[in-house]
Amino acid sequence: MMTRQKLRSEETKQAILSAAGKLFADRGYDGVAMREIAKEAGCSHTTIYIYFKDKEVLLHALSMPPLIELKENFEQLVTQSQLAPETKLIEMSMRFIRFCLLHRSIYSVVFIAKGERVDKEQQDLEINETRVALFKQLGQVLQDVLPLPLGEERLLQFNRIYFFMLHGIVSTYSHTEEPLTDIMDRLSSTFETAFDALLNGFKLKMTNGG
Amino acid sequence: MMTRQKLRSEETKQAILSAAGKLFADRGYDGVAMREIAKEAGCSHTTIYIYFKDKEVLLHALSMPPLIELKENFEQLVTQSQLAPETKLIEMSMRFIRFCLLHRSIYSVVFIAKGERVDKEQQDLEINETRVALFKQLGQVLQDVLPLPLGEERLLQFNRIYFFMLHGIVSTYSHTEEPLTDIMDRLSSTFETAFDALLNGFKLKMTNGG
Amino acid sequence: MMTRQKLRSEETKQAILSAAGKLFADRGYDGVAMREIAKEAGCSHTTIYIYFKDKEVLLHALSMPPLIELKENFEQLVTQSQLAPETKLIEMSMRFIRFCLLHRSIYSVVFIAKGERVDKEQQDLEINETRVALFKQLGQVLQDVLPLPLGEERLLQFNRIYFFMLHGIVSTYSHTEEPLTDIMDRLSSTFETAFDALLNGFKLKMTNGG
Amino acid sequence: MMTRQKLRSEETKQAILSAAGKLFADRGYDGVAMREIAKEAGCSHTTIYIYFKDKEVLLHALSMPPLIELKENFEQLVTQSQLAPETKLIEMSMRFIRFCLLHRSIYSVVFIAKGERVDKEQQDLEINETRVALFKQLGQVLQDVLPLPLGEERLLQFNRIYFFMLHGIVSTYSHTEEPLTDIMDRLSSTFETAFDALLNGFKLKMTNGG
DNA sequence: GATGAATGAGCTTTCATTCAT
DNA sequence: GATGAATGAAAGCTCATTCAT
Repeated sequence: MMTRQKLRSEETKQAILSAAGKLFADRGYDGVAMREIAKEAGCSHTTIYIYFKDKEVLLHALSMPPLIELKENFEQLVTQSQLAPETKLIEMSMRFIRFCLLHRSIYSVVFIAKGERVDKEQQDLEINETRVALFKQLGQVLQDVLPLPLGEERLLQFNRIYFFMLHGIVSTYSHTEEPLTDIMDRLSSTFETAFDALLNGFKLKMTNGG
Repeated sequence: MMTRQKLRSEETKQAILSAAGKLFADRGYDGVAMREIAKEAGCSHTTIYIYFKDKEVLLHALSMPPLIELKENFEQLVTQSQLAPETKLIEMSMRFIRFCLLHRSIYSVVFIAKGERVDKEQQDLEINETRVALFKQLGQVLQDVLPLPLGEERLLQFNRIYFFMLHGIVSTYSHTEEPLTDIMDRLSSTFETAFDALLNGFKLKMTNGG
Repeated sequence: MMTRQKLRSEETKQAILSAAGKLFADRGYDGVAMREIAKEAGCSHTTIYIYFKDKEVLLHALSMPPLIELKENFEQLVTQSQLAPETKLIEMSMRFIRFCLLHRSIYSVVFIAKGERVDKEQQDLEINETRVALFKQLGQVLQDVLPLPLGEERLLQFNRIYFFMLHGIVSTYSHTEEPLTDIMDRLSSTFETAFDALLNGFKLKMTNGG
Repeated sequence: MMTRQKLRSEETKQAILSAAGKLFADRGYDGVAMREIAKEAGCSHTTIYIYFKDKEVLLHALSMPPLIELKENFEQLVTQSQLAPETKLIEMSMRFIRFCLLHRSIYSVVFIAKGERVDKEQQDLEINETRVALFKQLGQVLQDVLPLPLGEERLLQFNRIYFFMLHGIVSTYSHTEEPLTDIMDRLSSTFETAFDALLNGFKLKMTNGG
């Protein structure tokens, strides 16, 4: 049973997370002050420190759950063997895009300003592991689409290029005010075309080159 | 005729621009203090305010010349009719990448800018014009590569996708500490492969779809 | 008769006092947060405020019992007529030192206090009375050692000087991390030598001067 | 020639040093906020950071000059061979006391809260060196008074005890509001008596023990 | 009696910017 | 034109304390 206190506490915590998510997404991690988050969340800035040890922990708490969800989401898709690899890959790509645009603050911090500090190990480790896992999942399916031996130079190259496309799409729209649904409505077919064209280009190279 | 004073003054201004360019590129716009710029430029930090109204104006002043240079660079290339359009396009793309990674602070401001402020109109206008011109030049050459009627839906799509790739590459490496030359040595062939694969993918779609 | 509630309540209070005593001794009054005391005491930090109006009152409550104990300890010693006065005095001095180093936070507040606040009268009065009593006891035994008429100028001087030595010893070691027992093992003979030399010096002066 | 600007700057710096000295002495290093120092000095708290990198550097700047002066003062005295060692020692002790009571903030920080941090090497090294030098000078003269072989256990003990007395006197009066001159007028003869009695006590022990 | 939630005041420090010379 | 002096605003964070349950 949830006491009324616990409930209120949880509400505050969620309010903080929600406020931080919104503000980080809009103006970036460094561009947002704790006091602003507090104001947006409707509490004092000291209250934030009750729930999160410091600003970085707040970001971490904000990032982990969606990241894990995405990872599990990916896993589910990967193991669905009745789908064609290409269909899987594009579906995963679309979900990745949707995720990054939905959680813009996470995107900028987790996928862009990656791995610098060595100190905050425990935390960054957790995040980093998840990020690596995500990319590995994508890479694996890409390999299914392009039948090249693992470790082959060209596979690595195609992998990189594929991620350029992903990053390019996300970074192009991660600063827009336009709501996610509008973007997806307008552009999801463009995104699919992008991946499709790219994969066809890869295949052509494999045919010619092999 | 330049008086000696004016000359010396111009020198100071250039020293400031040069210092700011170097520091912004290394540590980002927000990561550099005016005092540091001044020290690197060999003048007092108050002197900067004689030449530039504030920090943002300094950044914009810093951005214009390279942008214009790139534009002229592009123009030169475009008008060289003896080159195959595809060669032109890829060369322009590589120069664009090199430019963005060389002037990382400019990149983030010029190509990522959310375009909100209403006050700084005059400046942003100038920059914006140049940016639009650059993209137009790229788009034009893309059209030469892909013979589709202007305004055709697929052309617009391919254009967008091509820019995704450009942004993806640049944004992937714009936060690295690795020097530009190292990046280019390691990856320029990957970048070329990316553009080539993409263009081939486009062409395939045109053949199949038409 | 104590109800069970009162008993439990008293336990909590003692836990707080014990925790505070330990922490204050280790890291000083200002170096310890109320939350830490609470954690060490196994209760909520708000609970502390039920028993003690504020942090300062806690410190004072912490100080009284040991002070009174020391006073009674002194009384016991003073009335043991079979001991030589000099033996008594040195024994009392050693106990005083041991006390101050054991209760370092008390020492700094009780014996170093500037005596300014007017509000906290009631409390400081209590403490002050005890402190005065302690010094009086020491002074009395010193007088037994040095047979000088009460109120004699030299007696007052010797008294002061003797306290300088006491303070000097305590203040030298009151900021060390070294455990009390180690200090006493290493240095108690030095402390005794100090008092002995000083008393002999006093006696010499009395002989020469009288 | 001093420009008016430089003069004004020096005034501000001195005002800050003076304010910090006063406040540190009254309420201790940790008990004083930068804003308070600024207010006392009649400037903004940010101005302090122009002259002193941080709070600790301010303390350092505050401490070094008087410490060095005292050291030189001691050196002068030590090399005056026409004075009896005992006279020298007592004179040095009196100067040490006067110094500590004049610069109470220095006393509490330099002679009490000694050597913990290992990081701020450069600075603390300088201070520490001077402190050690001071104590060495005092110890040397004490050895001249008490002809014992260097390294002899009793010499070390006497040395320690002598410093207890010094610390005791200083710490007893370092928290008083009473002006230095009043203290010295009232008590300098008591202080001299203290040292004299102690030295006689030492000599007595040497005679008896040897 | 006891507690979790919450807060305001305050800390050191940094920075872009202005003022007087 | 150029500079050193100086500042207000703001940052992340801690703490003793109060309120509602």
